[in-house]
Amino acid sequence: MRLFLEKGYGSTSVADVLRAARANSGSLYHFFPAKHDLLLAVLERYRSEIEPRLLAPAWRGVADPIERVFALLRVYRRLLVETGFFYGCPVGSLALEIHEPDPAVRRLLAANFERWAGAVRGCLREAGDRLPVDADPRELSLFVLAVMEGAVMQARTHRSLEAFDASVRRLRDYFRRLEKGARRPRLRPAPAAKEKIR
Amino acid sequence: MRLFLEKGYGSTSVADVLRAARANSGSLYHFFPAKHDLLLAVLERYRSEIEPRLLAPAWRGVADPIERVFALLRVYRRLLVETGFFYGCPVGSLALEIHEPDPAVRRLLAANFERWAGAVRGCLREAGDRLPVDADPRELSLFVLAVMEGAVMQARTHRSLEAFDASVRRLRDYFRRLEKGARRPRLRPAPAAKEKIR
DNA sequence: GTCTATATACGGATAGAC
DNA sequence: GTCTATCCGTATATAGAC
Repeated sequence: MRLFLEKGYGSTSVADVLRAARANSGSLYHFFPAKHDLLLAVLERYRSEIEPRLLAPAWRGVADPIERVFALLRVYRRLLVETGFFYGCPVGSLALEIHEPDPAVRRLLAANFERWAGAVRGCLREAGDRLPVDADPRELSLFVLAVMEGAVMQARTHRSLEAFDASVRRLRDYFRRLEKGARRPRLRPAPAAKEKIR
Repeated sequence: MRLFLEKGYGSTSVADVLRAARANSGSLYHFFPAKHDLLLAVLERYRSEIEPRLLAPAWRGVADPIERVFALLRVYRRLLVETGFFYGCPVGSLALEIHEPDPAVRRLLAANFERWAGAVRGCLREAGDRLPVDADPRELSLFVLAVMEGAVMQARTHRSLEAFDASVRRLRDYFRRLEKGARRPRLRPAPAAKEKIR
């Protein structure tokens, strides 16, 4: 997982994996008949770790569903900073690296995106009528994912947070405007949304 | 260029290039001492072609500056459809494929993003006070680029336009809300923006 | 500048003893 | 299941005649 994240799939040789895992050729090939199977296993694990290793820590102490969306984005920001813009979104990188139309790989990449966007969608549904009815949660969740991937891509390329922060700020602005335009659940003007986190 | 777009940099062998160009090893290496230099040349050409081969055709017959932003996105949509989700944004793909910290390559990738976002920024500036003053054109342009790249990534992965169209629709919604919130430049309500294209 | 032939290393994958 | 040794193709790059 670490090697594919750091160097990508194609540039990681099986020899690299053997060295990093301190395993021998025969052992590795006993469990993974081809390098390809290694990729499938990695993508499966990414998917299964979205919940416990990404969402759970990101949302610890963040109750507000819309804040959770931005707490998730903050994880990627921190990852970029902490690794000197070396790590980004592992799934996104692999998605653009793999050009072969291998159906099994594509399915797993799609499943990763689906789970990520599905989690965001859950937040948006939970936000209920703080968002206008025409702001379809499914559409919005795919939009949030697009912004995250594009923001990470730019950050890694420029080795700078500017584009990332700018994108998140504009997304935040969009959500603010959506909330303002939503039908009011209260009789009195809503109190300013809590935004202390961060 | 075509090979890097179709197969990526790493998976394209020099032999592939030789075959496609109907050239011989000696000839190619006479002009490009290493494969690496081929990548640099391709990235330079992408940058120089953004204006004449991407923006100019995209904006033919589209005068409204904000419509131009969406006309640009439509080019990527059409590219995805026409190639069966094979081609996306060549720069974005290379940006995520290349993990080496090669400064020359990174600079050129960044320059490509910069020119693209710069063009969008020009549109937004031209839109003047149809957008609110707090909608910084620089921030907005980086946001638009992020949305495009993330939308293309999802489209290619799912081999479907759903996420792409959803993202563009949400971006459109954002711009509508921005325009609504801007201070009105005219005394009478502005006539509906031209949107005949497409 | 272009041609053919080739150097040299490394890629994924396998053989077969233990 | 794990070990060492190795097969064989393909990779980038070069040599040297023309």
